[in-house]
Amino acid sequence: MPLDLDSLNPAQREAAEHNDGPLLILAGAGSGKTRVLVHRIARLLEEGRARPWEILAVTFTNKAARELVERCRAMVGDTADELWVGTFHGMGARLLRRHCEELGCSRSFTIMDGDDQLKIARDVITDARLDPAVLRPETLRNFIENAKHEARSPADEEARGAFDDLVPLYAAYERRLRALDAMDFGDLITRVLELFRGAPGLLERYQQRFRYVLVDEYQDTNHAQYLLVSRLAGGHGNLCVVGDDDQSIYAWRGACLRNILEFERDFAGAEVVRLEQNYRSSGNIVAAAHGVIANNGDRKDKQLWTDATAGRKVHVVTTTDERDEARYIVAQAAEGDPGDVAVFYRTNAQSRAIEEELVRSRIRYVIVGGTRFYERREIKDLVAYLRFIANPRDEISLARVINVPTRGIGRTTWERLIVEARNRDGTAWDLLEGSDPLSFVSPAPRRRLNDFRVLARRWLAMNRAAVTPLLEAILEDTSYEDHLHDHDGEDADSRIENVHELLTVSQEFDEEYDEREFADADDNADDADPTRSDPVLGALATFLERLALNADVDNYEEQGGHVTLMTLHNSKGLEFDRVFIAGAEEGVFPHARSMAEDGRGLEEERRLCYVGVTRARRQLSLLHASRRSLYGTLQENLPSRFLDELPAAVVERIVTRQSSTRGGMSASKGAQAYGGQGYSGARKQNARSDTTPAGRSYAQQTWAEGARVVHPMFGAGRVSSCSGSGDSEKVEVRFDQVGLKRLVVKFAKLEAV
DNA sequence: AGGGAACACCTTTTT
DNA sequence: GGTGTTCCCT
Repeated sequence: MPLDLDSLNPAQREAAEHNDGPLLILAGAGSGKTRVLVHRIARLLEEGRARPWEILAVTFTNKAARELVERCRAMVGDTADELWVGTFHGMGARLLRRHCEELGCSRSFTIMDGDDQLKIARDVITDARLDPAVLRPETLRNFIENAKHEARSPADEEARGAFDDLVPLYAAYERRLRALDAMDFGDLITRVLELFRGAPGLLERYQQRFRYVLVDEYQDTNHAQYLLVSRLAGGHGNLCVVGDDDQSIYAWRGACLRNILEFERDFAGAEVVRLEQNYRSSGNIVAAAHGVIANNGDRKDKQLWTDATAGRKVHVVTTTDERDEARYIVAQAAEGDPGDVAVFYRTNAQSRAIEEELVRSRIRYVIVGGTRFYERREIKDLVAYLRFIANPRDEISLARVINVPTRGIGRTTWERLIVEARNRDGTAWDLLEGSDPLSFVSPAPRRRLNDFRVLARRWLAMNRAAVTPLLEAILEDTSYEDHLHDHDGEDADSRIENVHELLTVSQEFDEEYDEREFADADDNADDADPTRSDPVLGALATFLERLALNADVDNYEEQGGHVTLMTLHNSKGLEFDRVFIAGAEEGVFPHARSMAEDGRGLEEERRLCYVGVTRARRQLSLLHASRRSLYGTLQENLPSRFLDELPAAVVERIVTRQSSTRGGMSASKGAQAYGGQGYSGARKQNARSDTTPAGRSYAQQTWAEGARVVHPMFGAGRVSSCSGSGDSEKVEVRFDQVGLKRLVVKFAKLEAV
């Protein structure tokens, strides 16, 4: 697509033609803000106002960054690769690695995730001889995170005089991070601020270099990020921020709505452009979105509108329970192209019922977020090995792997090692790396520590130019797959599969990294400017950084034929032809925890609803169930108040009807049957084979060899053998997708086909 | 030192 | 309902 300002509407064009000075673009959902950003960047380049590396664009996700670069490339060609585009955290990490010597950390510092932070918080609490049951690690972590969102150091907190008991622990936590050569997420911003504070000359050079600064999703920036942007754009004031206060959904992560509401005050002479025309959704959907968000008080004055025709009405669907809800959604999804469909929910736990129904109906799906690949135990183990090798002072990772697989280094040995290390003012590896005789433990554990030391040295000496060989060495030296096999019985297969998946990821990375190094070589060679050249980071450190800063949405690509499932939070920035929002019930959405004292939590839930609604292009359904079992208890929830806020004129109400005698289902509107079949026979048998009050079953065998069955997770299969009866009845089923599984009938929700 | 069972806890959203 | 933690037994 060529640069063509005539293709923009007047407001879009005004924003794209803005040159110097602060600019606030209030961009409603679906109003073409990315188009505007891309046009503006392309124009600045084509008119020679900036060279690509003089433009800094900060996005909310890596995926958004990639898309921005892609679309710029379509207009200006490969020079787009020289733009600085990334997330706040990615930019922070890049700057910190560049200037680590000023900060007293190493270039290969570790990035700690939320879990790691919690472990460190816990250590700090116990080191202070406090009881983690009384002062919960979460409390300390949240305190520290909040402080960092606000860019407050322990000294600042002390000066404020708040939380006297937590401040020294915050200080101890900071010391600990330094000792481990580690940064947490907050540090990736606050330590850049620190860097600039300590080196005004350096800040000045970056101000000169980044002649134009752009920030997307500005409504979701926190105070520290605001400070960073203010510093960077401080000289020239060429700061363009894009945002929508109605889509601010991350207050709990420190996002500060104030940043966007007060932009004009913060940056004098700011021009403000409102993009209010929606190009995404049908008229009824836009009207629904407006009906909801108009109930919020604290917002900039603007109204989304559209030229589009009204389209279908917005469906509000009442179902009996969450399974009924799932059945309705899946039946609807199956009617068209499932690839056009997205299902959103408030909490990850809600995905389960929908997934089960999708599996049963053999509709493929992708799930964004939830229990992520990198949170699986086996993956965390292997990544911990890699992290330890990249930074042997990362004691959190060392603690995780030193006895996995079991190699006789138990709690006692580890604790002695730590005590001794602290006595000598170092970390565990500081003690192990030399030739210390380890006389603080008895001969047997000493030998085991020595064995580990030898193993670790071998890995540390390996070339870090590629990740895969390293991973393979670890797997081999530790017999890790055998360990999974012995230790995880039933789950071993899927865990081993995940290990192989990690190897695939590392292989892909290695190939790409190789090419990139090659491409970068001449770019950096002729440039002595420290604001331009990145230090060469080994493949390993780059790989780990990418894992740490990678969000699940970053990997999400539309897959033909697959229904997409995700939380409402993850849906921001995406769009789909047909959207289903499940669980529109008081207590679920809005979530019970958001409805505390002030109305601010509720207003954020409403914005979340607005985000979800505005993702839909053609069709939108909101569902609520009369009863729902959640967290193991049965709840009866009222329909969400947000449903009442939808303008009646755009809504069509649908109530599913469940025949109590046959278990067959239909919807009251137009008698659409949606999959009641296949749901009676087997299930009733199971119901009848219920246990007596004494807990003993009196049923005969439920299944016969050769029966075709469907399992909620494994899909379809055929019973190959049966044994036992009643509670202990077991079957072997050969599933079409996942092969042979042994199942206890009582627990495996098998159904006849 | 290691494994398993009982226990408690907690259930929002995630860079 | 699940997970993580602790404690107790071997």
